[in-house]
Amino acid sequence: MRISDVLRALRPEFPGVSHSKLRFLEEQGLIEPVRGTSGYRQYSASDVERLRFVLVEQRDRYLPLKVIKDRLADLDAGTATAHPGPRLASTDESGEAATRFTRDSLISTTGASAELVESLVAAGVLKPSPAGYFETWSADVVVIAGSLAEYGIEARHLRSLRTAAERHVGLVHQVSAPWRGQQSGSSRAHAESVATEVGELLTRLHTTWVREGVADLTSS
Amino acid sequence: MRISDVLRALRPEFPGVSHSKLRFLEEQGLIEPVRGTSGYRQYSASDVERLRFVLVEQRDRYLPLKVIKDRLADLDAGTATAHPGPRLASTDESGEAATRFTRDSLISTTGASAELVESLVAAGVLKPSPAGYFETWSADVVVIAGSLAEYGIEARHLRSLRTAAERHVGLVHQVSAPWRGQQSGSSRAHAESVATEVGELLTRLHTTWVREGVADLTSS
DNA sequence: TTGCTCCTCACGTCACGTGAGGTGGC
DNA sequence: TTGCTCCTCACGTCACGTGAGGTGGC
Repeated sequence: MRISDVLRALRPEFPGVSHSKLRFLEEQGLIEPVRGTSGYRQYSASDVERLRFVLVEQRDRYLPLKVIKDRLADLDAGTATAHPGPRLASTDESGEAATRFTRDSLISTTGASAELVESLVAAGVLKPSPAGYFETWSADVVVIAGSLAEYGIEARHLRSLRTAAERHVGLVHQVSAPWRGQQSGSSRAHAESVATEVGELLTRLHTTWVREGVADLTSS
Repeated sequence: MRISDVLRALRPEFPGVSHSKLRFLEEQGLIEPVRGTSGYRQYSASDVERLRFVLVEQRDRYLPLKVIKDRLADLDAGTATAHPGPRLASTDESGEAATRFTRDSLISTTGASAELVESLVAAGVLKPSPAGYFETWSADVVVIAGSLAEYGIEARHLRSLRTAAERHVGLVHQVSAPWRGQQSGSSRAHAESVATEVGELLTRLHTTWVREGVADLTSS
């Protein structure tokens, strides 16, 4: 394939790709298409797969190119390791293990009111672990819920949103199940990447539909 | 408030803010905090509100700073105009009116199979207008659904996702209703920005929960 | 021969990050 | 007096975009 064919193939899924972007990724050592006698780049099917991988990591996980390059090198070396989850706001600076919160630390770091947190827990929207700790994500949930509260959306309204999200995770579970049971490390790693990818696709679909609906609301 | 107070206040909602970012936004003319006798920046409550606006536009709508600056100037001038919807992959280059697709143009631009499109329509997941046209968003939906199909997720599975999204739009409708009925132009503009903001908050909450669930899936 | 695609430099740009070196505040 | 916060340049960086000027392919 020549460069324009590659662009045509990737555009629907990645509208951001451009000639200069492909050239830049090559300059940075992320792909190495063969050159024909004319000097034209010749992309193989595996080059395109590689590009797809790079673009997904960029778009869905916000990884810088250097990190993606390292992950590619690992894949090439066959030492594919379970990769860390999507980077989130609340992972601490060191990038170490995820933080957990107590009820009080959750309140102090988010600046939310105790009542808000209580109501979220009461509505089953925020769930502490049996030991009473809140996971990393809880901070994001509390902050967003706080903003929604300013518009009059209360915890009980969020219950159905939570239920919907849980059903979507169930779908992800079904899809990745075949690999999950496996003993082999590579299969388990694959189950993980499938689950992450499918999860991201579902959230993007949901986001697209909500935006569509909101736009319809405001245009009529 | 001094600069560190501002950072503390914004961090939970916008973990990306930094001292240098605030300085940069000032240099670009997006904010103008007053200076104390010591030369220290003094941020007022309205400065912080302004910052929040900038950060939301950046994060949720991917607008470049220049455009945000223009929108701020409009707001300052009180000539707040109905702003265009979130920029999406499928808006055409000129940024003009949204494109519509026929069944065939939808298939050709997305590179999807006719069967996929048919099945999405049959499942009620993709809805053509009475006249038979597909809206801009349809292209995104088809591409994402195509990727999901590779993992064995079919149109009928997506039905519940669509229903959930519709319910969430309903919530947005409720919240923004009080302003919507108004005759006044400024009230209608306000209804629109409320609807957009609440919609984005809901999708972020959904995304957070799905990621949480997927991470739990793969960590156990 | 004529478009059309592709090529390589060089330079520009957008949104910041990173020190160096210095001053105000309690 | 001593940390601590804040200040201003100057320069670096990451991920590309944008021509200029030139060559290959059907």
